[in-house]
Amino acid sequence: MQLETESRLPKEIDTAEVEAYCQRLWDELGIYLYDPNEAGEVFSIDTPPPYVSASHLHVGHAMSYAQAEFIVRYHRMNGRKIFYPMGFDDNGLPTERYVEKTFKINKSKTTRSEFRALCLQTTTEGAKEYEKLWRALGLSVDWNLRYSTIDDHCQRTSQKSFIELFKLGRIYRSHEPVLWDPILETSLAQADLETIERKSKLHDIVFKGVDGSPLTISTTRPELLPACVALYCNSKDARYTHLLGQTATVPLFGQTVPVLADDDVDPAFGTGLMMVCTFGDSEDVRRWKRDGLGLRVVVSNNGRLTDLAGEFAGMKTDEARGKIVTALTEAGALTGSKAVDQVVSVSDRSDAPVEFVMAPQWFIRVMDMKDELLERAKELRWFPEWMQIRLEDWIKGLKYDWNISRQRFYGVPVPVWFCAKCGEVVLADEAALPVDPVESKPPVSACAKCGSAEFVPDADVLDTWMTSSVSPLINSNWAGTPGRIGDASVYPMTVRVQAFEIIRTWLFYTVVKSHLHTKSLPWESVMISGWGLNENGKKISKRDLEQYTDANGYNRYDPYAVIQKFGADSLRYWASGGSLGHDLRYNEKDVQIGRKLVVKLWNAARFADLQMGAYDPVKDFVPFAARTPEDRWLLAELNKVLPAAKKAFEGYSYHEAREETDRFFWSVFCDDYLELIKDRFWTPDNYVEQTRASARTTLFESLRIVLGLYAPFLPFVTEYLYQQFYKGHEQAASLHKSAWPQANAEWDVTVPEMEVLSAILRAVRGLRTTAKVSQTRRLAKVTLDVTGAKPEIAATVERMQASISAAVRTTELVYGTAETATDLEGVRVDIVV
RNA sequence: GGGCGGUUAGCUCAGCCGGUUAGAGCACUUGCCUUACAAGCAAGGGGUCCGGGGUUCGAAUCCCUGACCGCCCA
Repeated sequence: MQLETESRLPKEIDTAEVEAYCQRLWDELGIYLYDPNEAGEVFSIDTPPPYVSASHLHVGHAMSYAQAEFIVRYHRMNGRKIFYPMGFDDNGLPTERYVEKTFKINKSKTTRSEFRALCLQTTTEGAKEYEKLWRALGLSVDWNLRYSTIDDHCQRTSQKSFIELFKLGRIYRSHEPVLWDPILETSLAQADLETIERKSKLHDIVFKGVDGSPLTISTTRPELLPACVALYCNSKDARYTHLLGQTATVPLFGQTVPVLADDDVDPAFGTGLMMVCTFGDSEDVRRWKRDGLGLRVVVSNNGRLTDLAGEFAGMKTDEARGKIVTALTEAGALTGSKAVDQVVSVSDRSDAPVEFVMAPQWFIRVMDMKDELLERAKELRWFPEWMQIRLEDWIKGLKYDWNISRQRFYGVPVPVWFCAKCGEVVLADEAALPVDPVESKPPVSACAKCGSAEFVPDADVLDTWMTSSVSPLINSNWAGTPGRIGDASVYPMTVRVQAFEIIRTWLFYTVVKSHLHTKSLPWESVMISGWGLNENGKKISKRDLEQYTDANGYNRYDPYAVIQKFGADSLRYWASGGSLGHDLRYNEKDVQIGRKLVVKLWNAARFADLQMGAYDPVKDFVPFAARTPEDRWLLAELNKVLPAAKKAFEGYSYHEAREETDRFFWSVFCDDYLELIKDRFWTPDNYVEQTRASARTTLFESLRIVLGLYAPFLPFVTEYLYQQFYKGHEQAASLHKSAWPQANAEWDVTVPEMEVLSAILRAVRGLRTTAKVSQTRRLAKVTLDVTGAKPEIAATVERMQASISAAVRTTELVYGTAETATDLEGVRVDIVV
């Protein structure tokens, strides 16, 4: 028997080289490409389209994309046909600003189609950066399935959705007070709002009754006095009921307004008397509509006051507020001001407090579908389950239909013209999509209603979510764009992966769209990830990314830099440490732990290789029943890990699967098993060849399974080792296309001998430590004392004598009197160094 | 004010549909250069499972209640 001294693996792993090797291999084999003709059930992933600029990506993004990808890899190994696209969001405001800045252009001097071309160009460049990063991270995306939310296919899908919903009567046009962003000068949907808390002042302002008596109201928005159209009190509030039917005069501005009753007015708030303006908040809108109040528009689209505000006209609302308070004080109409904590709705894009403005808009009617949508929310499988309630709460709290028009320049155009004479709507021809009505003519030459030949285009664009919400339809080519990969077989998609903060937007709107267009859910399941947090427990931000670059240009939050320093597998390993849906704190130290595992795996494989030599799994195979107790025990242990890992993955609990694998690999496989078999190779004269063959067979089998178990988490190092040691013996060209390791019924055994062996080994290891002797040094003598043990234990000890002797590494093993207790009752042990 | 999540070792986190003595990694202590790996191995110390009450033979786990942190919504 000749011992191998050279491994096929270098002594130290070079992760950069391993990664480059694997990338090359995966590209050559095309293993991540979707093949519609391949056998197997489709597994399709609807993953978030990031914005064009990759510079904002941090390790938190890497975390959530990696977590989703663990699941994808697991299913790929289970024979699922993976459809894994990556989209880019180059629609909407962030892109508009980014492109304006990048090209230093002014959108007023360009057309939408020219602007769009620039965006697509920018996206193509940005996509390269993303691709570089995501590939470096090992994401198994099929880059041929790329889409950009402003490309022709996506525009077509988005506009087709509009036309279809219009024809279904789901879309209507309405001229009503809408949520308005006075900085961006566009309307908003409810989902575009954030709420913030701020310090404000509640002012007591004196109106005059018909008899000249003072009527005091409380308001935080005195600048809306010129827009005041009524006063309200509670109909049961005896202080004011006598005023009902009378009028009051507004201070400074002088208009007279009616005094009305509404039981929703809280008599305990302020003075119990309140003013209604057009429009201060949604309650004002409600009363205005219900009671047919007058309209006094005082806040214009750009947030400045109109002429109705008299001397305050042209001022911004917050400036006017101060000036009007001063004027009220001078006029003696202000009787008090107190500080209050106020909750304000602001636009999530500009942080501007929202106003209500009268503007014609397109809406998708959703308020009548709440119950159906709640049913859909329940139908969907949520991982983790408790995230479902976030969607339910959002649906229950909906106040308005979905406003889908935006008064912005850039985006998907509304595919509509209006008759210049009668206002009749002319839809674009579906076959002609995508269209920009501003740059093209309507499909009819005369208005069907009035015969006029003059049309005006709708100059608005669609809400960016109008497009994002059809991502599953984009992927499944619902719009029938020729040449696109992906069809109805990938829809409904298997899983949507996303973070929790866009449940109310991306997730909600997508459910709405699929419910309306295909009368189904857009996906079977949804997997919601948490955030990556920085060392202080705050969400990792762009600022972290900018601030913490060291003198060498290294930034610990930059995923690409981290990958280069520690390896992609190491970063992925960190990402696998958080449980689904929960935030995970990032420490570079935790990435180093991943690195340790990668190195350990490499070394264990090297060791196995040294012992296996030219092992041939066919010729040198030893049947399970003929193997040593150590070997059978190892596989029996592995047989417990396999179903546990499978079950965990099926429930999207990648973290649990990884922990099971860690426990097995590190403490069972490395610390115990590899140590136990060394003696067979080190002192070959003490063993028959069969025991070494048994160990080789077991090593070969178990290491292969370990590679499979770790493959979703550590795709690079596992693939490399697979190629080195297993490729020659298996069909699969890549570990990642090989079958997920299955439990083996034959291995389902208990090995009582091993309980005895490990108890004695543990005790001897302890004695070595106490005696300050290395674990490998051969002891002169080990004494076993089984006088107090049960007969069957004593018999097992005797039967295992040779194994024990080898495991504890002693020259002589004798029975006698010993002092040190083991975990086995009545079995004692002592050593002589 | 409402909803959801969290609070477990010095740190980062598992465990939570009740059931051995509450776990892992890092950090710490002691020992060991050992023919895969010292980025390793062996042995060890460290816990009021946020507080209070309840259900139960039995609670980190279930129920009630309070505190604090985070996110979302009024």
